[in-house]
Amino acid sequence: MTAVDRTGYRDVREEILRRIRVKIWTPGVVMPNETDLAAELGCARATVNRAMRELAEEGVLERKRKAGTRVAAAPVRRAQLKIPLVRAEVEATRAKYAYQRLDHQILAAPADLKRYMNAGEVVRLSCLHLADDRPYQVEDRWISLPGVPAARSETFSDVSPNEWLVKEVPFTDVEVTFSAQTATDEIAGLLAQPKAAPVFVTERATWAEGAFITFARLHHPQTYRMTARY
Amino acid sequence: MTAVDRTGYRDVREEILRRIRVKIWTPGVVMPNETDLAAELGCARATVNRAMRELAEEGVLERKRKAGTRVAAAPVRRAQLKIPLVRAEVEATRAKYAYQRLDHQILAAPADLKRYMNAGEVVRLSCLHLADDRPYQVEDRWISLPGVPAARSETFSDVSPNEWLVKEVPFTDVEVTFSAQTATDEIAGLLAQPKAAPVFVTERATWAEGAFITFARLHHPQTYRMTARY
DNA sequence: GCATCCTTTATGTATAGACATAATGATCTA
DNA sequence: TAGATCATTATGTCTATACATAAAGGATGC
Repeated sequence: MTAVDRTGYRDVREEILRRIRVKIWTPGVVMPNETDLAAELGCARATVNRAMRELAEEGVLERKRKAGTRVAAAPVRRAQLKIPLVRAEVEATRAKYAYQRLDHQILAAPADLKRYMNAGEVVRLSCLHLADDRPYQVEDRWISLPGVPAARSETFSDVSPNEWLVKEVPFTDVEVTFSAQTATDEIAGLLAQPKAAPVFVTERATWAEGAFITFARLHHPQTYRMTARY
Repeated sequence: MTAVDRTGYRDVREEILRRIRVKIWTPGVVMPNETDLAAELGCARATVNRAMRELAEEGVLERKRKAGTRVAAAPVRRAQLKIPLVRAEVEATRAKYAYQRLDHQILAAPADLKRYMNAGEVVRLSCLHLADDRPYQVEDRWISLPGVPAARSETFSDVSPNEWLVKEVPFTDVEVTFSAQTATDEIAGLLAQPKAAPVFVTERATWAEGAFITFARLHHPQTYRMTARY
């Protein structure tokens, strides 16, 4: 028996990584082209192509037409960051999820959102997410009414804007930034943290088809951790 | 003329996203299979496959053999997070990069690293990265000597461990976690921040071929931001 | 020396066809 | 009825081939 397994793109991928680790191919140096490597490894060019393409997406290789493929010299590693729904995030820890709407009004877009939207009204929301009845995250949110007209008639008293938006305006473009900040007294109170505690702040702006949808500022207690496994 | 462009995988991708936004396909619902969609859009199955595969990797679709493809019901969006070298990060802002080694010793692996390595010695490093002569990041690092024997004879007085490791042990597996913490007096001093200032802390553990390589704890002033664009 | 054009090359993508594989759902059996 | 078995189905992958396209590098002309 001992059926010899075909060399698949995963094998090619591993072989490439191996050769980099063993320093057969070193950072900055051009490696063989797809056709030659395919011949050497005994597979089709498409197979090598897929392996190389994925490694390039991850920042391991740098590819340029005609110039060839080389091991990234100043590697910018790329890791996938998972952005789950708050509810799912909480429930993944076997905790009971709960939601409270704190504030809800409709007003003109504030000045600091002008960077994202030109004009118009917004729904301004403030809410609290809880895990096992303990504060988990404070969410400050602005929803563009020109972008999401349906938000005007929604009260958000039971469903969090997070979840409502996912159903109403799914799969938008997202820009996320993270920072560490000192909690304001209000935030510290809501999160049941001491005054001036450090908070982990996530800011998320989203668009759909180029139209601005929403901006959210999420405050976590300082112990919040997020993991990206490469 | 008006040569009709072929429908490529990007077109298919866009068309799928469009149909989701227009709610032709809604979260949780099964969409047509690759063969049918290819026929409808006038392209090969492989083309549809690539589009769907990428969308699944990004968390937009959920695919299962035989069960088919559906729009993700509880979407876990995935964004790419770029992890550049500190030097590159600083120089990208047109600032002058500088590096200072603060501490350097060889000792037995501390207890809190037992989670990553079983035993053996480590190189313990503490260093400061500067942008335009202003403190930019404090790096605390432990390098496993069993994993990286060459680290024993390196002084790290000129080259940061960050850069040295990239050349010495390229393309390892990485696990990253982020958190917001209160600066210790020492860290605050090094970063020229007030006492108990919030700091953005990145912790990175890396392996190569299953062997533990290094653990790093990076402290940024609270204003540090990192962006992930979807 | 310098700009322009052209050739060559490596990657980028599309295609049809084939087979592999996971998982469903129906069918059979104790 | 519960459990084992099996055909079916949709995705997963590989192949060979073809053509598109970016870009390096040489050739050409001034």
